[in-house]
Amino acid sequence: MTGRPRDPAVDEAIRRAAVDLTEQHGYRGLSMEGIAALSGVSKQTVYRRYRSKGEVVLDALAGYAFTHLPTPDTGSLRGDLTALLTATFAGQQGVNGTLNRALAAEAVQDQAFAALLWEKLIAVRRESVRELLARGRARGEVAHPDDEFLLDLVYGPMWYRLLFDPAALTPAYAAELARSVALVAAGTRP
Amino acid sequence: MTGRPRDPAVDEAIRRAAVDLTEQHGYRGLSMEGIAALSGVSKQTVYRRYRSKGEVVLDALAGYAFTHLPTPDTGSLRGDLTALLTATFAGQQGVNGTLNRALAAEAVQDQAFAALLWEKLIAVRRESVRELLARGRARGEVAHPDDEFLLDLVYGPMWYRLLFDPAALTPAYAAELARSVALVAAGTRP
Amino acid sequence: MTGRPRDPAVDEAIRRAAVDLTEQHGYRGLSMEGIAALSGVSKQTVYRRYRSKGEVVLDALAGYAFTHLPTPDTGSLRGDLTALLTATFAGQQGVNGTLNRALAAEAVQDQAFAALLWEKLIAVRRESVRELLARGRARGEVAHPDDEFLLDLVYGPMWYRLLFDPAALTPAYAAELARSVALVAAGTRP
Amino acid sequence: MTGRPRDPAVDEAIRRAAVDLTEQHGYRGLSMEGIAALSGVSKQTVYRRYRSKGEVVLDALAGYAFTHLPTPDTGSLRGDLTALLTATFAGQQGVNGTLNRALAAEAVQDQAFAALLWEKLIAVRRESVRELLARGRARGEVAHPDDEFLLDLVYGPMWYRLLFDPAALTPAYAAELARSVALVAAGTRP
DNA sequence: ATATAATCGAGACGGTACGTCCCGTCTTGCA
DNA sequence: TGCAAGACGGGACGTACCGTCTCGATTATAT
Repeated sequence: MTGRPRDPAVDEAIRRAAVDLTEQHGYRGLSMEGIAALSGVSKQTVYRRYRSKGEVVLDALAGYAFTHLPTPDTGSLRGDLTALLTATFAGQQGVNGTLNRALAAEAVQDQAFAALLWEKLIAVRRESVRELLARGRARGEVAHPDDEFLLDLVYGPMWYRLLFDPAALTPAYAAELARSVALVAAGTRP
Repeated sequence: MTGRPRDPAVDEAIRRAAVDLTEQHGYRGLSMEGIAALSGVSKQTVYRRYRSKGEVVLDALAGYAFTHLPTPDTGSLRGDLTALLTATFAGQQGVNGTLNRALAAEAVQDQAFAALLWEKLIAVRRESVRELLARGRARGEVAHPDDEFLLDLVYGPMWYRLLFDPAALTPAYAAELARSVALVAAGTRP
Repeated sequence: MTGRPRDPAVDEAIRRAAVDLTEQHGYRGLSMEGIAALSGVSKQTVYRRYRSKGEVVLDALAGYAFTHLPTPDTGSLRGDLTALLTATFAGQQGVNGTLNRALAAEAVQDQAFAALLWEKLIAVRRESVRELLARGRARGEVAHPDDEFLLDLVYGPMWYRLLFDPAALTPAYAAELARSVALVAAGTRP
Repeated sequence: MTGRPRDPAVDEAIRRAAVDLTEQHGYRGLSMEGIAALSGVSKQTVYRRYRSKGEVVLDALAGYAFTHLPTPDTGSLRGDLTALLTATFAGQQGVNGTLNRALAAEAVQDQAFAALLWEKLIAVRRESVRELLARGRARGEVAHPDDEFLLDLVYGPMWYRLLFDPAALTPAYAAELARSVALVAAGTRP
């Protein structure tokens, strides 16, 4: 009934191969076939764990960073946001950016995967900011009643630029975005 | 030097087939092969015009709407933005939304295509809003010096939701977004 | 190291389809695509076994007849040759003739394939006649020292007519050819 | 009624291109498309003159050699045949051999082309040998009643080796073949 | 001199096959 | 049961030629 247990080294090899291949040939050039070949694993073994290359990448990325982003208390919402966004933007350069965009591509065409992505990655990031907003609200800096909208204002421009011009995600951009969000948060809904 | 001229009816048939197939089977189910088959055209003929299904869809979409979006003068930046965004969001439902998301997916994985998309579609939309901002600036409603940032604030949340949750793009969302952008525009960069 | 073994039924289906298609549409109308389609097999599976339609046909033909042609001992070289050539010529009518000519056409344009054809088919047939010659030599009927030349004399005219006028390969032609070869074999090289 | 006359330079360019391409890439690599491209002529212009690449090559070859092969009177059939075959075999090396084999490949799969080839090339060569036989018959060297069969005996082995092993067509081979044919020609049909 | 008519280059067009890649599933034998 | 190996049906890829077609520009003869 129990049989031979799954080899954890195999899990690691698969994720590793997926990341490496994406780095070298882009997400376009990534395939289940290629992952199996590079990791020295049979296709069956890959399919036993993941249903698509998207899931592999998502798993690889979820175990990486972003889960433990800094949410330092700088004393002001604007300061907190600036710190968080600067760190987040920095984390979107290089392979991480490529992988993130790849996941977006996948989500856009697959409702089920979108839900998975939201839960595993997007929601986690939103939660971080939600904490900042709560803290700001306690301080009296946040009058705007709709957290969800404010979160969109934070992450919308990031994804927009991540899609079309990742290099634009500079510390200066982070600062300006933080300032704007803080401004909107301070206002009330009319 | 001259040669037989390209048949415009063929152009039309190709774009038509691409849109129809996407509508029926999703962008996933769209293929150069399928486009050729449905339009009654040889593959070669499709490849003569477009290098990928993404380019077909982009061309089909670029010739559609959005190029002549309404930019009515309501007397205030907030009003103008509300009108434009409401119309834009409405245009993102149904096939148009699917096609737009497909283009995003494509751009995300292909830098060259991203540039093409920006030029043919994104830039055009940004231009519309830039006009609104100029008008607002003339009225004294815009103190923020960076148009580009304000444009990101307008379109960022739209793409964010377009990627992960298209249904959220309601008229109410448009109104709230317009209000926030107008608020930020009114402020100066410190 | 092992992997799933190849299905022998697939081998059979492929060869079968190749022969059937050639019979119906000629070798011109035969294609790897068509073979795959008719045999209900994927193209990949065909290509896994054969590199060209020529190889398929060759394999189909090699497994057929000719490998075990009759070499009855009639008591004389001339009689033996007559029997063998009559049977061989008879086997060259219908599909077999078409397939044989097709192989010739292929060999003519591809040195590597020519070598393969020689090894799998031509050499086998030559071996049959070589046995006849050896028998004749034992009987004192063969004085000519060069077996290879005599073999060319036997099969040369057959291929010549097979190429340009297959209908000429009658029993009478076989008898006359046998007589001539026996005559040359009896003489010595001066 | 008359219109613009065909440019003879174009004819020449087409044949030239066909021969060059076959020499470089083999008959396999020859195509109507390629001929047009290399000769700097439109496809239409090629098709106006020839229906297939086979016809181009045939025309190119027919205008070359073989039409005026030497038929010197050496005083004996065996001598005459040796001279003719030695010259013929020599002419089958290099490009000429390739082109000849190409024509055979074409003929084998196209009855109409086979007839054309026979008429334009094969029959001419047979006629040369027929003259030799007539001369021998006058001298009393030929008792065999069937010229056609003797011709097959002459050219059969040549084509056989041309197909499978062109290098075998040496002067020694020519001499041995001439000797054998002369021997058979001297005998009577029983 | 001016139709008339065929030739020529360029290149679009519907079509067929090519040979390759990857999909997701399966079968085998070993651990 | 996990796992490497690899066969399998399926579908799309992008390319090469096929033979036909439509252009505009020439070059002849026949009015």
